[in-house]
Amino acid sequence: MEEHKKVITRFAPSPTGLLHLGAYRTAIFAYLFAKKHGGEFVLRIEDTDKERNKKEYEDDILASLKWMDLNYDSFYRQSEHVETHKKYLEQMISNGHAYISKEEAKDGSGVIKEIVRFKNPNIDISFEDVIKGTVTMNTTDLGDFVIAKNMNEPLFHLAVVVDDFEEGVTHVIRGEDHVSNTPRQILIQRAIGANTPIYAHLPLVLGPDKLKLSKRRGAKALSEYQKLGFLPNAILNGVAFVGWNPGTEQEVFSHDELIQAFDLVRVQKSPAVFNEQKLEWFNKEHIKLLSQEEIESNILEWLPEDKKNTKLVPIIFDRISKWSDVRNMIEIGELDFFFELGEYDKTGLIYKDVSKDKIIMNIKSALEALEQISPEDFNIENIKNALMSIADKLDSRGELLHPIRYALSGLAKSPDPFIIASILGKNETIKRLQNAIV
RNA sequence: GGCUCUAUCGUCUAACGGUUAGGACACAUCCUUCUCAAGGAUGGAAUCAGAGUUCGAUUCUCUGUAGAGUCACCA
Repeated sequence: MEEHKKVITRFAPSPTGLLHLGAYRTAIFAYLFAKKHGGEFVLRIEDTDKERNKKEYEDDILASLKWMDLNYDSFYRQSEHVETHKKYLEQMISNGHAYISKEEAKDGSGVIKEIVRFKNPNIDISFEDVIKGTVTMNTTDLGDFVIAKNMNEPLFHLAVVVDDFEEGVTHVIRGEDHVSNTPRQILIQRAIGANTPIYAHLPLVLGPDKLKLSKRRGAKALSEYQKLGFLPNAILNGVAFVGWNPGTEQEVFSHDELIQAFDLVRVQKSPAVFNEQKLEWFNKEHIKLLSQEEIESNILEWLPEDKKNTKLVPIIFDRISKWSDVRNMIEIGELDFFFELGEYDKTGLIYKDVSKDKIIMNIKSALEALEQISPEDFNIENIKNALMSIADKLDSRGELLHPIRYALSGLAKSPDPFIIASILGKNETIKRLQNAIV
């Protein structure tokens, strides 16, 4: 019998700082829920606090949502609605739900101002929360709370209620830190004749200290993840999994799959500690979903001009979980030997307790075998065959493979000798091996 | 402190009142080509405590404990 209204959700951030993942998770859930039900997702910038608002923060929010491909169906700033807020304010004053109160300004300036207070009926308010169930609170403690600084400066509670009502918001999906605001807002709804939307208060996202995620305690702004070279789909996927799961064992989801699978009912009741390692895992999984061409072009893009070598891509791919790891590998010199091998400690050529003479002999036999391969056939396959046939005859493969790899890289830890040799090419490989035994 | 909420491996979580309490991340060990990485296999690791209801409780109820959120002329 229930009339099926079109679902309308909203994300209502205030542009007073860079938003972290906790805030964006709210946006993601509101977006997924709306899309899942073929509804609309509204972006409303809550900029009624003139003192703290900054345009740059609004720009950041817009850019981040765009980056994640969270498209909103409508957008506006709360400040553009003051006339509407004023209309309801006047209505509430005239019908006795609110009143103007002359009070000394709280800033200590001694100025007498005319603020608007809500006439609190001091009653119990209950509301049904999709996630938390029935929540009941008594509003007496709230007193006659302030709803506007003056007729032209509405405050949060009034503005939220009026705007949600005017936009026909059906589901208010927001952080749990708003539960205690809800009774106040329901009171205002009743006073202006608005119906109460369906509430879904999301459990908080916690930092490693198990406290509400905050920038002060090291939470990154979403734009930082973008700069670190995370994939937007991975962020979407990873963040959606904080406090929600599809009930199956599938964890890697595309944007559209997420919309299909999302359900407010499966949102967790308890807060969740955000795990950045898992986010990196999600990112790697999403990188694996990319085409070879995309992976290659991204890695190349993060490589400095003089080191853009396509042959390095497979080696790098295995060793990164986000694009900025490419830059890190370069910065710590992990790939330097592919371009130039300087002086290195030759005692490192020795494998376990094998004698130096034996090591030199092994390198020489490797040299002979590699000389047989023509430069154009100098690929991983052939190099491996040549080297392994020698190595297998030895007491242990390491006494050949280790010195070869070390002679090519100058490092105790590196990719295997076959791939290094194939990347270096025949000439350079022979050169380095000869250099190792002089 | 008042009010509100929450409680399963280290972390994220699954489990019609009946499961050897499952999975993922992380960790450890082994394998895969000497090392590293990637991949594969294996392993350790949890129902906050105490009552009650029930043939049977992670699941329902109560109490306790612990933790979180919130108490503005911010949002």
